Amino acid sequence: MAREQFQTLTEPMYYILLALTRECCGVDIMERVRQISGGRIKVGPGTLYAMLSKFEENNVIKKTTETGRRKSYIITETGIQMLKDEYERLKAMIRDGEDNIDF
Amino acid sequence: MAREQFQTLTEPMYYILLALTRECCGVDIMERVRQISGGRIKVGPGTLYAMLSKFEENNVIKKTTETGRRKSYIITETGIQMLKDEYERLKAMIRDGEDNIDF
DNA sequence: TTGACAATATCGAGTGTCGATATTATGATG
DNA sequence: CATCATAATATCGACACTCGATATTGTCAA
Repeated sequence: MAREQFQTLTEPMYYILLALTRECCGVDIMERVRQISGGRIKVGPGTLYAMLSKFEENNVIKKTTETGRRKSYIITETGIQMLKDEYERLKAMIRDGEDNIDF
Repeated sequence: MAREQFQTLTEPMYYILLALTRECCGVDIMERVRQISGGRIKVGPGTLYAMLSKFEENNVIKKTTETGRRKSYIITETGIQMLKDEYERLKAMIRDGEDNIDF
């Protein structure tokens, strides 16, 4: 399991996982997503915390430390594989686009 | 209007629009999406017809002919612009990925 | 004129998104 | 130590998309 769900990542999911290639807590992730995307993407708390739960359940990320209320996470091997798959999917979409329209 | 919605296209939306760079009716679109994606993507009728309505409402596509029950559509300039925007978004996601992980 | 088929349309359940708001733990201050 | 501001996480309801199963409807052949 864990790979049945999330066959295709949404944009917020993709950036959350990208942020978690370094250990981060929730608010750090929001900040890092903004940085990584050059300000293009902003993930709201509703999306973020819902996804953190779901990702942890599915071993896509794992909790590292929990000091007080602050919980930090990092991506797992499974999560990295998901990012790679997503990267390939994006490439495929671009290729299929280029084959059918002049961009 | 018409450009407030659909800032980011989903994978099915993207392929439906790509298919409609040629005049097509609904079932033709399903077939063409399969071809264009090399068999990777299959859009179901629920998704397809819901989207055709929404796209037509928003002038992203327009009806060309209606012979009997069969309705054909083609993408509009607005739709082409949306595809271009989506193409840029995909490129940005790929770039942001490459900057943060070794694919 | 009826029946098979082709094409479109609808439905309900599931999932993700979002901002607004609520909750809770911590540390500083008096 | 009490309490209060703040930081961080959690929850909520409304909305949008996806999907397959099923229903509807128009056309043509016999």
